[in-house]
Amino acid sequence: MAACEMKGFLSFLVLWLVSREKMSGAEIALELKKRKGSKPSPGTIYPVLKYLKDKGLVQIDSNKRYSLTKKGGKELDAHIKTFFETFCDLDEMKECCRK
Amino acid sequence: MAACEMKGFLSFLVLWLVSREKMSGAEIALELKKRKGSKPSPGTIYPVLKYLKDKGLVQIDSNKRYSLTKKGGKELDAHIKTFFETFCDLDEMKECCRK
DNA sequence: TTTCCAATATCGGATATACGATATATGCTG
DNA sequence: CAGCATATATCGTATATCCGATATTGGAAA
Repeated sequence: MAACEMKGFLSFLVLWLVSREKMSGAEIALELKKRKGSKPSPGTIYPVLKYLKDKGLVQIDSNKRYSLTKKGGKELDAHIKTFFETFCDLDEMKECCRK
Repeated sequence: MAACEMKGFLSFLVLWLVSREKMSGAEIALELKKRKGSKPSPGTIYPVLKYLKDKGLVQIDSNKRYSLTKKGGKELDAHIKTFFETFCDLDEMKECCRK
């Protein structure tokens, strides 16, 4: 238990990425690889996209590119707010990182 | 599945809090309540502390106050690094939050 | 010392999250 | 069109994460 793998932010990250520009599933996976180092498997990324779509947070166009819906925008805003409240001392954390 | 509850950063946060000052389990729980809004239950916080202690990342003094070990410091540094790489555009995110 | 309350600890189980394997669709190239 | 590679999708499962309920401990106050 409690292996400190820092799971749990995939949906949040996907919402964030898609809010910035339309992206396909493959593009999202690539961007996540850039950031986290490991590329999420298809079995990881597509279920998340389906979940977000079913929940009405993202929409998919004819080219299979995902973008944020209005509802998704509100949800993302709320998540970002929580995120920055939870990590309210990011500056200090970043400072610590440079040592 | 994939309910976007943003779980998974509890161990990380605990390491971070404890790295700044010695804290008891109760104090840690209180600080988490301040940040996240909800107070983690005893069944949440103490197993995490035990796990971190068993793994040699934190130590506990005679007053049951936790602090970071040397090993824990290295682990925390690595996590912080990963964290900032994953969320490499925090400025933009924060900006978005203010709108 | 005894009582009481809060902090600490532990256990079982519920849910979230992610992955591997596999199947299907899509589009490109010959 | 046929063949192939890649993207997409789905299913079952493994693990991480967390919580509720329930002990247990430890210290303060009567």
